[in-house]
Amino acid sequence: MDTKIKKYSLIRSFKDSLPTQLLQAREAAMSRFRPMLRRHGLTEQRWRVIRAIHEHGEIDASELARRSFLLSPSLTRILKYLEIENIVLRSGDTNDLRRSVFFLTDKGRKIITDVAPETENLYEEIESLLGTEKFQQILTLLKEFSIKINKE
Amino acid sequence: MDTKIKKYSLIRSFKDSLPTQLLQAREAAMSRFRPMLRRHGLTEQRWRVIRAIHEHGEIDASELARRSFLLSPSLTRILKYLEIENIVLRSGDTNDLRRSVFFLTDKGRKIITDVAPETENLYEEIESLLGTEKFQQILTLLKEFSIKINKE
DNA sequence: TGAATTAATTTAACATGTTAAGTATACTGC
DNA sequence: GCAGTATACTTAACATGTTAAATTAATTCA
Repeated sequence: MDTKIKKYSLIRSFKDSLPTQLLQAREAAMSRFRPMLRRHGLTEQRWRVIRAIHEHGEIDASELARRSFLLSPSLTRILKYLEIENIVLRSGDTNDLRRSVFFLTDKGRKIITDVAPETENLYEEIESLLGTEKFQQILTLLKEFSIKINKE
Repeated sequence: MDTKIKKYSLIRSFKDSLPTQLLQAREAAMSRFRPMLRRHGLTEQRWRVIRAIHEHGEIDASELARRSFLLSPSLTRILKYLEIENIVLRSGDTNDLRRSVFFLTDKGRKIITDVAPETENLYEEIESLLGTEKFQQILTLLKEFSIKINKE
């Protein structure tokens, strides 16, 4: 049997590592959003796609992948579903036949109207949990981190 | 900072929301780890499981799920794979027949020896990217956030 | 004690993540 | 004008995430 104090352990505990803490924090935050989205019949990712189309208006798949933080294979599947459900419409780009362009249907826009206020409330709830100052502090540090780590 | 704020939009842009920033930051960090783990034939989650068993010694599935930050269905699948690959061993708990107990084989311990130093290097690289002070600041804020959001 | 409840784990079903390869169209330089 | 290359997706294959239900063993308590 192992002793519990691993003073000379080869590796330190990873529960305190940054990637782990990021995972935990994100999971903690999303656990508030998922049940609400689910009541509207949405997954987190489908909501991100709908929202990104709403914010940008007409948009092609590459730009949509960037803005919804999805890899293109995932996006392909999600768009297929959203088209079947008549939430988004696809039309071809006449200048570039490789491209598809997407926009929201009335049904898609109704989802925005229904869900957006609830997400706003949850954002505010989360923000008030930490206080505005620390909240902004985290956001700033996270952005700086993402930028720096992607520059290499 | 951002002059493009959509003041009268129904919803503000979500790319600056905390959940999104957490997602981005985590993805940025993991993009450094994944290629290294892949060279060792490991996924991120399989490595977390191996590492958690190493840190705790003999461990049952529930505790392992907590420590590797996996839901039990994912853990079941991963353990099945790790058993087949002879990286972990399962034995029954004699006091509670519902429980299984897991530990590392020699092959599993060799993975620890091989991979752990490389993860350490990457942790340090990431830390030095931001500087120790900001790094600790993020960690502290993230922990506070996770604790508070889970208390409700 | 034995019916009802709870706990530990697994299975199922579907959605997404991840990498690699495929397909069709656009572009570039000669 | 066309061979070679790059771009915009899509498909494939396997791994994990997520929720619900099933299974089996422990526990509770009337």
